[in-house]
Amino acid sequence: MQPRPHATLEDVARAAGVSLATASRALNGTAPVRPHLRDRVLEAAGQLAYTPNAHARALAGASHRTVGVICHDVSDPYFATVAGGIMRVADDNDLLVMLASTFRDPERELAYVSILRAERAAAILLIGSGFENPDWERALHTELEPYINGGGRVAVVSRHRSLRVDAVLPENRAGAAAMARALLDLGHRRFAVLTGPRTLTTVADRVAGFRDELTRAGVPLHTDDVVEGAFTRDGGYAAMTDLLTRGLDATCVFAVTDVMAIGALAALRDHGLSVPADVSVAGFDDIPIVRDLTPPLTTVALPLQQLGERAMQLALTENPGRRRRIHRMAGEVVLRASTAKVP
Amino acid sequence: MQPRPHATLEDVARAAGVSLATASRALNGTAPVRPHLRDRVLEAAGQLAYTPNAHARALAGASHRTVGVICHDVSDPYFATVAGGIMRVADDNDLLVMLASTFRDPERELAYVSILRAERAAAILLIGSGFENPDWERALHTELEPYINGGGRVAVVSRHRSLRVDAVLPENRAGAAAMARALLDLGHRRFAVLTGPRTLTTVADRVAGFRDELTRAGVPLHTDDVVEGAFTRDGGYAAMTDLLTRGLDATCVFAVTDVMAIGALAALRDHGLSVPADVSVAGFDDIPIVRDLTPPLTTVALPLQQLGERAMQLALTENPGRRRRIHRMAGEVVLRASTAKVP
DNA sequence: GCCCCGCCTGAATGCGCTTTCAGTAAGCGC
DNA sequence: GCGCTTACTGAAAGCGCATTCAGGCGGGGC
Repeated sequence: MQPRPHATLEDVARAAGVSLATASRALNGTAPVRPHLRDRVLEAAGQLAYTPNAHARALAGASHRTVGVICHDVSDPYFATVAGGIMRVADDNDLLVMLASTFRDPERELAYVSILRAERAAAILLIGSGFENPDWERALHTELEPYINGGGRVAVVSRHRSLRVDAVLPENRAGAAAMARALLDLGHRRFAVLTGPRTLTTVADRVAGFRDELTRAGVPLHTDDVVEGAFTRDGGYAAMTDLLTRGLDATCVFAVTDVMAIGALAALRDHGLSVPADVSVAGFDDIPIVRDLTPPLTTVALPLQQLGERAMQLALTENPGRRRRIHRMAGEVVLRASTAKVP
Repeated sequence: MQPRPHATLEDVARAAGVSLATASRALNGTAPVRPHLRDRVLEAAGQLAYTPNAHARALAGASHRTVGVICHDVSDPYFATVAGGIMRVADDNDLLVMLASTFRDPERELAYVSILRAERAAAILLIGSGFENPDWERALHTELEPYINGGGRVAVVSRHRSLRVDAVLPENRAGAAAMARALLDLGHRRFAVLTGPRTLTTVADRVAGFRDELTRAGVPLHTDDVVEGAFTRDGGYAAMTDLLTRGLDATCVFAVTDVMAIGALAALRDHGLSVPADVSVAGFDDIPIVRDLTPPLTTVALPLQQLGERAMQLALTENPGRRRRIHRMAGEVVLRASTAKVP
């Protein structure tokens, strides 16, 4: 058999001996078609393995059942879990979800938004902090604006600055403050903080919340005690190692992210320190895996799944006035075995 | 400002005072355009926040720079890591990657393939075992066939039965056998196996490889010692718990997947058993996190990233004869602290 | 000075589909 | 039996873009 390209609606119509219009209607059920004709069309379509060309269809006005989710890195459990929530709701609404990773490259983010927009996806969801550079955010905005005006839905999760769209925001600042309080209550007075890139608003908020609470308690946090690393397990490992080689004098390490905390735990173990006997470690997010670590990680539990669900719901809900709807979600400190009282 | 739909090429052309054709050429650089005209077009495009309509463009013949990756669950580190490899190579080739999770639902898989096909994606990659039901596989095949004939590229990772497309296959059987040998060498003679759904070829192969090697060594593996659970952390936890409540008499537990092994580790801990002092535990895949567990997990290390890279390369490489190209990749036993010698 | 050639530009065509719009045949009331 | 409604069906018009085909214009060769 000759390799032949996709069958078109015209092929189907011809095979069934009807017009294009009738074939289209029979296939989509958009208008009544006499049964025997409809059967012939369906039969022919099956025979030819016909799949409508989504491009032609979209071009002709039909709307898409696809929503695009753009995040920094799908393999990061934080994003994966949020995405899970999105998918749950999307599924209930008979929507298909496609994920993309930007690896924190603004250009790539723009590229994905652009193709999603070009494909006229039903909705575009952005997860994760935006970029410091106002130019990028502006570019993103101009990309999104016509999309929204054209009927596209947009929502973001934990990204606030500059984008005027519906948002679900975890209360990073309050969560970090609560964690600080909990750690103070355990008797800790000397802290170290492992952060990701400061340019990410999420990071900035968490550090600020943590620092503010310490300040309020009269406990200092020197700049030397705040180490920046990549927003990954290895970043946490490197930052912790850095701290250790410089001589760690803290009794407690707060990582702004569970993923980084995992790296920190590994670094401490490799240095022969035991947690929490020698040092306490706390994280943020409560990604699923941290319960299975030894010791299980103390962290600020964010309802990650719900973050995604809410965002999807927001995007799906009609918003006639186009007012910006913001949904804040609190985190909760969960004390586990990685932190202990200071004797 | 009136909410107005997307600007079209015609709008740009009019604003720039040139013809459609010229605007198109200026924007795409497909043909020389006099500098001052080109500048006017670019200027107008910027002004109007013009984004070409991907559908119209694709319909008019331009090919897409998108590849679709379909797997069981993106939040599973196995798939996430393979996907990472795919993205690396895709990026080198200036391709954008979109991920989708089927959650092991054949219908959903079909739906994703269908929209990817409809969107005329440059390539479709399937990661993970297929389904037992030959009807589904056949349906998938009829969906894929015209796509391939129409110039689409398809490759699969660790999925072999029935799909006649390029494939990258980890040597599950040999890997499991090697693991059995290693565990036998440690002196173990009584084993338990935690498996996922047997209908998945990956699972079947790993169990078979493990069993064969034991048989060869004259060590029995009773059906009672093989417990099936969901292919997740919780599935591993449940299966292990089941085993424990029934009275575990094995000295070593082999989980067909690291993810399940993590669950098993948790169940053992919750039962007050210590690893490897009381029981040894081994997994399969070597997903990144297992190095950070306590104890670090003994496992069969698969080059997960490379699995993805190879698949993407395969899909990208011309294949004039349309012969099925199969690339097998071996795993390697990595002994870590979760397994110990039997005294 | 004329012709030919090359370089750009614009008009027009078609990609595959949905959707009017107009038309035909059947069905109904009288 | 005629006119009118009802119920489908088919022809045709785009959707937004890339691209082919014909020019138009200027420059170089003779």
